[in-house]
Amino acid sequence: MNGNAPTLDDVARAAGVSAATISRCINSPDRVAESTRRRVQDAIDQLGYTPNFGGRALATRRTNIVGAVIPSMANAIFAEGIQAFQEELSREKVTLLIGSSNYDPDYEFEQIQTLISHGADGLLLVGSNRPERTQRFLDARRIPTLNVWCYQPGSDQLFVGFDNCRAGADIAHLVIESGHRNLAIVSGICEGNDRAADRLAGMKQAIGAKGIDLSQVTVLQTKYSFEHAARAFDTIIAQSPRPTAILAGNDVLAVGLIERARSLGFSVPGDLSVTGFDDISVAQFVEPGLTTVRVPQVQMGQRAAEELLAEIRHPGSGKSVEMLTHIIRRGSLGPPSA
Amino acid sequence: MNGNAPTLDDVARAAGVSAATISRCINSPDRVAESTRRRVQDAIDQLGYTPNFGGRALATRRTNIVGAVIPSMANAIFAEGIQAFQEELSREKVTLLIGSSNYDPDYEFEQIQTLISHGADGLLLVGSNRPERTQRFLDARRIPTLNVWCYQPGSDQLFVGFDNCRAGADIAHLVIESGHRNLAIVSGICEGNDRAADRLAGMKQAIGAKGIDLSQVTVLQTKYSFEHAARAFDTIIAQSPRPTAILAGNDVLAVGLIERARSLGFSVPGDLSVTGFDDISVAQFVEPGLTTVRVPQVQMGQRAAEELLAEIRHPGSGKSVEMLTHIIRRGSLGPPSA
DNA sequence: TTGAAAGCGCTAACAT
DNA sequence: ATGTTAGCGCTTTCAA
Repeated sequence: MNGNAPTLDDVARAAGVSAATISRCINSPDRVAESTRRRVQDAIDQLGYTPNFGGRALATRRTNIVGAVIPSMANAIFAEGIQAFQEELSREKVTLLIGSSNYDPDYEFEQIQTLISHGADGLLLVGSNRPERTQRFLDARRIPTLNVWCYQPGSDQLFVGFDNCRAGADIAHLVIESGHRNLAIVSGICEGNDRAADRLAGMKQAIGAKGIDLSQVTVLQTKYSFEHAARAFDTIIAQSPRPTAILAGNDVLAVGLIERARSLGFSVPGDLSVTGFDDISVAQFVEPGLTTVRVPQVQMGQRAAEELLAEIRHPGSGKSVEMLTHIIRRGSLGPPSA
Repeated sequence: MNGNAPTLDDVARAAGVSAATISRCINSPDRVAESTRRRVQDAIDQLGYTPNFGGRALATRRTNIVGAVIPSMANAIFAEGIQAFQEELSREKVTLLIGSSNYDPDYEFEQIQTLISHGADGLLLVGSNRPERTQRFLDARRIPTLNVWCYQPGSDQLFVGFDNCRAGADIAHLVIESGHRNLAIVSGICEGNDRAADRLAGMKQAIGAKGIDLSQVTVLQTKYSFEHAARAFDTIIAQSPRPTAILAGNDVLAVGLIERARSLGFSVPGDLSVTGFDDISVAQFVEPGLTTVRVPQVQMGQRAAEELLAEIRHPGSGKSVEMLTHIIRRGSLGPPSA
C-alpha cells in the first residue's frame, strides 16, 4: 500500500456523494441510479481509484484469494496444471497466491500459515499426506481445502486427482510385458510424499504379481533432479546382473537416467529401457522419447478450481473427482537386450 | 477469511493482557517483559493464532506483499528465476503474488491492477516496453517497480537484467563465424515484447556488420510454442536457396525447429544448424544439444528481490544491475553443409 | 512495562 | 436512491 492511493472517501468527495454510494457502484451497480453511477465512474477513472483490498477483506470477511502450495516451481511438473487452475480462478475474479514447499512438510506448513493469514478463502494442496499438526491446523480453521495429484475414494477430504498406485502398476505391467524381468526402480523420496510412495507401491505390487522376486529389484529413492538421477544410474549400472529396464518415479528422474546412460555410452533402449511418469514436455524431446504415464494436468487444474470454488461458496458442495491417466509409448521402452 | 480464526482480542483474553501487548509481542518482542511474553506465546500457540493480514495492512499501510507479472507460467522460461526471487523474498517474510499476462499488454495491465489493489508494496515486471496507460498508472501510484530480463543504461527505471541486443548480436556472430552466410531468423512476436525485439535487432545488426545482405535473410515472427516453430520451419525449408542456419528467438522455438527438422528427415546440424536463446533445461536434453545464450536466471531473480526490497524500504536506494550472458556451445551448431 | 483509544478503508445494516 | 453509522482486526500514539 502506498500514500498516493485514493480512497473511497476521495472518490466520494470528488463525485459529491457518500462513500456508501461508491461502494454500491462497485459491488451492486444496479442498486444505484444511472446518472450517479456515471458521475461516480468518472470520478473513479479520474483518480485511478482501486479498492483497497485490506479494507474490503476486513469488512466482508472474504478475500477472494485462493492459496496453492506446490512442491516446486523450478521444474515443469506443476506449471501447466497451476496455470490452468489460475486461469479458471481469474475468470471468477479470484486471485491465486502461490507458495512452494520444496517438498518439505515443515516448509509446507509455513506456507499454509502465510496463505491463511493473508486471508485465503481456500487452499489447493498437492498430495494428501501431511503431518498431524498441519492437518489439525487446517481442520481447526475449517479452511476449504482440495488435494490434487492424488485420489482417495474413502476419504472425507476433497480430491481432484488420480490413482498413483494404479498408474504405477500400469507402467510396471507394460515393462514386464515387454519382456523385462530384471528391473530397477528409481523413485522420488517417499517420506512425506504420498504420490511417490503410491507410485512405488503400485510398481512393486505389479512386479510381485507377475512372479518376479521383489528382493532382486533394486529400489533407490532420490531427489527429483537430473544430477541425483545420474548418480542413481551409476549405482544401478554397477550391479550384476545388470537390470534391463529402469522404472523412474517421474520424468525428471527418467530424463536424468537417459542422459547419464547415453553419456556413458549405453544405448536406450538397446542396452537398457527407461520409463517415466507425468509426461512433462521434455518427455517428447529427449532422445529417445520417453515412455511415460500421461497425467491430465490441465483438466486437473481446471476441475480443481471449479470444485474448490464450489466448496468455498457452499461448503459441502465440492465433489471429489478421479481423473484417468494413460500410458504414452515412446522409444525409451523396448524389449530387453539379449 | 473465516469465522473460526482467533483474533488478537481472543489471544489477549486468553493471556489476560491487552490487545496492544499481544501486538507488541509479535512486532517488537523486546518491548515486552519476558514473563508476559511467555504467557502470550503460550496463548498464541494454544489458539493457533495467525495475525489477520487485512487488519495489519490497514493499520500499517504496508502489506509485505510483492507482486510479479510474468508473461507465461506454462513453460520453463521464467520458472527458475521466479523461484529464486520468491525464495529471497520469503527470507525477508515477504509474500509473492504472481500473475501471468500471456504476453498480452492489456492482460498485463489488468494483472498489475489486481496486484496493486491487493496492496502489493512493489512490482516485478518482465521487460520494460509497456503501453502508455500502464506506465501512467504505475507512475501515478509511485509503486516501486523493477524490470527484469532487460537492461537499459540511461533509464530512470530500475533494471536487473541483461542486454538482449548484445546477446542477440553475440550469437549471430558465432553462427557467422562458423561459416554460415545463408541465414533465417525465427523470432518471437516483437510487438509489445522488447526482449524479442532487442534480440532480433542485435542479430540483424551483427549480420549486417558482417556484410551479409539483410534483405536475403528471412525473418519470421511467431508465438512461443513448439507448434508455431514447426510451422515456421516449414516456411523456411521451402525457400531457395535454403538457409544453412536458423537463429531462434528463444529455446522453445529452437527446440520446436529441431524437432520438426528431424521429423522431416533433416539432420541437425548436418543439413542445418539451429541456435536458441535462454538456456532452459530442455536445451541440454534435445538431440543434438542446443547452442544457446545462457541467461543467469537464478542470480537475476535473487538480485531482483534484493534491489526491489531495497527500493521499497528506502525509495531511491534500489540500483539497476546489468547481468552478463554467455554462449553455451552444444551440438546444434556446426559448419554449413556443402 | 502495559493499557486505552483512535483510526486505517471498506461494507452492510439501518434510516431517510 | 442515497446517506449515516458501526464495526471488521490490527497497530500506534499517548497515558498511566
